[in-house]
Amino acid sequence: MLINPATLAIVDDHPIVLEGLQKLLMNVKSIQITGCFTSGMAFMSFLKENKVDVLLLDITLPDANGIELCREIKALSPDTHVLALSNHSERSMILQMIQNGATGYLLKNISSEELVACIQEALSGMITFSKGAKEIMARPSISELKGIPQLTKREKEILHLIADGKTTPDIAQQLNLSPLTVETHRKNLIQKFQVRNVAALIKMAAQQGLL
Amino acid sequence: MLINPATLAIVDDHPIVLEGLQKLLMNVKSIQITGCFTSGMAFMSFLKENKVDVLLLDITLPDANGIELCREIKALSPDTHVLALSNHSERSMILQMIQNGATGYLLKNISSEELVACIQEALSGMITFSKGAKEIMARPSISELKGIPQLTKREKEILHLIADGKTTPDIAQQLNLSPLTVETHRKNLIQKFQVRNVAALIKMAAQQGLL
DNA sequence: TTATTTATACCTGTTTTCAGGTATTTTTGC
DNA sequence: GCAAAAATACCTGAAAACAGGTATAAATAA
Repeated sequence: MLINPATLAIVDDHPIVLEGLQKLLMNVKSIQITGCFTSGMAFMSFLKENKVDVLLLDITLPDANGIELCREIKALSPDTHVLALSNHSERSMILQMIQNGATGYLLKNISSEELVACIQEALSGMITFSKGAKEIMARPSISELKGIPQLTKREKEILHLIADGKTTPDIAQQLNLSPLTVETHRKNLIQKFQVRNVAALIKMAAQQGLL
Repeated sequence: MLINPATLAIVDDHPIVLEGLQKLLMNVKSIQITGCFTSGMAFMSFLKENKVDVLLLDITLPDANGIELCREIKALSPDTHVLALSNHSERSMILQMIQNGATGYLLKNISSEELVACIQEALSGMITFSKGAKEIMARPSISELKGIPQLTKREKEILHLIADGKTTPDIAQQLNLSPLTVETHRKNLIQKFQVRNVAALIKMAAQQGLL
């Protein structure tokens, strides 16, 4: 028997979902629902005054994008565990949420028992996924992994320096090379990735985990 | 009783670890160890000829970086579940491995029961983490989340277009703006992120999940 | 050993970016 | 309604990037 039940809040723009979740969690002794909100802004105001242990966050909201909202929440209250609750089943979306501080990702087809289990796991300080989310995470799309150009050692080196904001003259000096050589490598990188300029180059490289 | 035990391979440059893991998994009926390797290259050759259901991959190898190796493995054999096995306990490292196709991440202090459980979970098509890894994943460093500049709607829009490889004239035309205006926004972006040029800008933005 | 890849270096001219400003008009928040 | 923030637009000159090549030495793989 817990003396202090964990505080839980819900953000979802569909009042029906809000109702349903409330009913579902009402009987769980270890959890106390302290707030339900239909907008990100409303919740943020609440969070400034109140402690929230777990937040169930629908990531498709009218007033804000869930990824950014999650980051703001964690920046304001690092101890609040944010569980994304969503229909989005793209792997990249789940990864982005985690990268932005979410403690877990739950697909909306989750069962009530699983929901409670995931909340408990989050409260115990662990990342958690619903079964469906776990399956999605285990299946990276082949296209994500393939189509990644083979880079030479030098090219990788230079790619990193470019990503750090170094200019061609900078890099040439640092590696004791002719600026013209660095230019050639840069050109080859742009060609290998089939992009127009460094901006797109760095985006691709970053998305493919090369940086 | 399974008719076809799952095939498992191990890559680790420390022979002692290799021995230990073998002994540990030898008695598990549902798993058959089909190969142990001390280099990434050796395993890749093996993988070209043999089916491997699960791979325990040490990500610090002499001949290759584990992140890239993982991607190559998944590109060659998408059905092989790669479980990273490592002492690295940085959240960003775990995220990178997952992004590059790993089915899970296990810290080397894992218990034998947990190891078997994680292998089983991977075999059933789900992402899996050791307890320690789950805890790390649940604790995003505050610095990761904070220090992210507040961008206006227009700035976000232009940031995305830059990341897509569009030049200032391109963007101006697309948004029906003066190129000079776009230049101003670009300048503000660079200033807000405190970087020198777009390359570094895009890297930061990508790392912070803004793209 | 030979063929291929990698790394090196050069050239020219154009386009784009960046640094350093200033300034006006809309929105938006209080 | 007013102040602040956001979006718009302009200017100049220097630096860097990009497109389009060519070419040679060194390392590596077959």
